[in-house]
Amino acid sequence: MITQAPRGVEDWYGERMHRRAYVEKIARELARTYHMTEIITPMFEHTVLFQRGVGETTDVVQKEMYTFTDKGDRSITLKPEGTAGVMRAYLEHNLYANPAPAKLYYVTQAFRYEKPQSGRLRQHHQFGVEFVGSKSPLAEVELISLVTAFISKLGLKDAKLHINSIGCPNCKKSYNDALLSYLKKYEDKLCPTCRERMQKNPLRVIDCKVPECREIVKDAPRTVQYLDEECRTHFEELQSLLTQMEIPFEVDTGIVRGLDYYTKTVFEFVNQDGFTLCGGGRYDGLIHEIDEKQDIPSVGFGMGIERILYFLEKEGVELPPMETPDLYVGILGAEAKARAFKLVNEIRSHGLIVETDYMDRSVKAQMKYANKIGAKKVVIIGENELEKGTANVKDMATGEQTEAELSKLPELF
RNA sequence: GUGGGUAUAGCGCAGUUGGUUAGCGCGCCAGAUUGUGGCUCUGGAGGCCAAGGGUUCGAAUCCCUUUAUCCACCCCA
Repeated sequence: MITQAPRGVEDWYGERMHRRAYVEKIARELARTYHMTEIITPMFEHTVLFQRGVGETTDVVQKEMYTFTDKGDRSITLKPEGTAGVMRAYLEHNLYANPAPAKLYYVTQAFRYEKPQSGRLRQHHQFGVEFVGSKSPLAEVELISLVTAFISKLGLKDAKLHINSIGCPNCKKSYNDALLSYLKKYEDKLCPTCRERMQKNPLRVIDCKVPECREIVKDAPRTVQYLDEECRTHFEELQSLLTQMEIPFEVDTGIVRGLDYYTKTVFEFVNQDGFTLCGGGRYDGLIHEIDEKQDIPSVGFGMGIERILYFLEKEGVELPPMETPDLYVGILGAEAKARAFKLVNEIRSHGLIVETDYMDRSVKAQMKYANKIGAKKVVIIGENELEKGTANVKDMATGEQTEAELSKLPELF
């Protein structure tokens, strides 16, 4: 039991760790060119932040949070997503006092108490961006183009952009009335959860997957039909910008998103299997929800790193392989140990990857080992080398050996 | 939270209607004369058969419980 990690969490090592680090590196490099800066917020926050920020009616808050009481009797929650904490930090440090907009990115773990399955864990990792302070659809365009660039830079093929607008609270009110009066006609045919949704959050009925519900929902009113002047213009402008920039997208009036804070634009990058690689949108009311003295618009997205890795693998995308040693220094005999190890460190100081023997193995075994770890070159240091002051450097790919002076060996690398 | 599958060596798998010391491939370690890898050959290490309980003369095999894991739904990344 103690050699087993808790359910739904995983260890990162070896090849997979290397691939994750690569994905994160690409994310950071890309964010840099968009003039975004990294923010790291704590792993846990006051529970109330997520209740207010993410929304009381959401599944995430209602049944998926890792919440506990600390020794100071505070209710603490491991962050289930990245946005709320960043917004809290933005307000706490008065980042709105800096020239707007604020463009922040994060790479973080997120914790949700869920039943694990493919593409779903209790601890997962997200790369996300919060773009705070702009109400222009250009902010959405910024995020969407970053994600598009990210996906193409990694070599993922099968990711499509879906966008929708769910309007502001103003539109939501009239829309909800229309939706409810439509749904009431079919209430007895809806699934139990949808009947419950009608009470709490009617919008969510729209993305129910139960066939009967889908049939009903097909002709239900859509949020886009009830947008007020401002929201409609915003959505049209966004589409026009994307079209002009030749970023392919599809308006999907069915996407709604599960977190309460969204207003106006919502978007997703999905693949054929219907997996969401990345979800985001606008949340103009979120900052006000966290601090009622403030009212600042923002947009953002979160992208699942595990899902990215999963689909990279599934699509057979090759990433740069792990690095192998530039040189293996073999050691033969007790007298050679210190001299050989000194050589190892000298060459390492030139920035090269150097490996050596710590197992007192035979020369043959050391050669085998050097071959297995993929060393590009091998040099053996033993009695003969110490005497003559020269050593043979063997190229493992060609098998060629070249003699060099021991003291000048570091300069060759 | 609901429903289904699986659990044998580091990894991938066999294991016949319950019957002696549980096998195979890969990997790992070592050797095939004296200080040089890849190929080949030989040998070796490594398993409380997920855990606990039961049935039986006898259980990896049958039953129960737990745990883990995978898949679908819900929801999400």
